[in-house]
Amino acid sequence: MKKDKLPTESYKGVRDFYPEEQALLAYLAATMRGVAERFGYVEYHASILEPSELYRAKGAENSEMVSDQTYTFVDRGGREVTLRPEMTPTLARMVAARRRELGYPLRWFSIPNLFRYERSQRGRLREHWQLNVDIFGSRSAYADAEIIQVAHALLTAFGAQESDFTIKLGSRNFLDSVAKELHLSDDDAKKLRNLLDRRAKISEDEFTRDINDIGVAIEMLSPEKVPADVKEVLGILTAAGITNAVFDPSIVRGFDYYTGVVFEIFDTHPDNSRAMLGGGRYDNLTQLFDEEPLPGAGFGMGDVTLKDFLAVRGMLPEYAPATKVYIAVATKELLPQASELAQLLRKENVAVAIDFGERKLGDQIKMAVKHRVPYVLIVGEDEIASNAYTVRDLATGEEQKFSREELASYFLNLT
RNA sequence: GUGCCUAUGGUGUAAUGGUUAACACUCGAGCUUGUGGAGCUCGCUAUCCCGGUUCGAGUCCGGGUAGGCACCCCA
Repeated sequence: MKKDKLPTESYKGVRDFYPEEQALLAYLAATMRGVAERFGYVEYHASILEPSELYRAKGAENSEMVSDQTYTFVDRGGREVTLRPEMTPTLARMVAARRRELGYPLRWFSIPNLFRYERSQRGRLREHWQLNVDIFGSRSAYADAEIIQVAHALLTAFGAQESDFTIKLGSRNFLDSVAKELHLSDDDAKKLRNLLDRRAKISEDEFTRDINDIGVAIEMLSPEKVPADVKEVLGILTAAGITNAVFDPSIVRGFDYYTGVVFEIFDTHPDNSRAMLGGGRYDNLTQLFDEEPLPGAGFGMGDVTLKDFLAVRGMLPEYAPATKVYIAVATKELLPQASELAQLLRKENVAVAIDFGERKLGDQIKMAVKHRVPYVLIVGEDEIASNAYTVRDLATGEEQKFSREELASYFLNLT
């Protein structure tokens, strides 16, 4: 890279989506949308810009997160603005704003891009896309279970088997009751959560020692003692035919707003043991905007971890452009006729690209191959004169002839 | 914020401190004036920056810069 040239790399920690990657992202989004809609969820959308106080207000300890780990700047009008680092506050804001007019249970989803300012590493970039699925206005355990069912159905829709992932459930409720029973300070309660969260990363000795320091007996957190709320949700999941869900006391989730059953889904592949998806119940998310708490539950799933999950299992689809036909012309002089033919096909909803005849026919076909367009339609003197156009299937090399009236239906009937 | 690793054509790699920095792919031209993936020929393009050691540095040292990974934190 020469120093005097403008570098072509993308900004640190963000990705360029070349057509292949964009097609993949579109596929992920389409599958997510399909599953969410099948469960009765409707899509919403919002700007990536939010006033910074939306994130500050969530709790004193998060103000550091806003200043250190978000893209925050002052706009020309002196307002402090943040590129959204997560969707939940935006969602809470939107729901709270129309709280009275919305019907419940409210089922919403969105696939936003989110930004965080921090050093990137494997699976964690500065911009990523994340499906958010949320249900508001119900305290039923069926709502908790439904959210998990959506997550389960999603992974299944991408081709995963139950043996590919494990759904681990925990309970904030249960943790809070332990803290209350032992009269733990808020600080210690938070420490306990943090410790549980890190349990898989530290040695058992270290865990035991630290948990004793806080004053919690390790037996209180046995996986055998399934809290009542978790048990109820597990029962519903089992009845729904989901067999890979278990209670795990170390599932706590990082954020303060969770209040009930929380869950994370883990890849069972030993090389990829990090959580790929998580969520849970939050019963007072809208309290910032409104006195009355509005119960809800939801989860988020990022595109990066999902891709890693699908990639190691060979479940990513092959790239195929939307373009179905590439029109090659024998000579430039035939462009008017070729162009007219392209228009005819487009009117019939066939995706057509046309070569402008600036190179040899062989090179035009090479270009179709390079762009992964499956069919070449050749326009030459003979074709026009006889109304029999050559269509070459680039996958098989076979050629067939069609009249201009037959072309559109031929392409449309291909699968 | 801390630590570790890396930096050579467009891409991926090679080069005991020693000639003109090599190879593959890509790209461009041609062999081939209406038929792709193969082959052959020719061509374009590189040692991140600044300094030091040395007769001599892509190679060793220092400092920058950039990137990756791990920790911290986790949305």
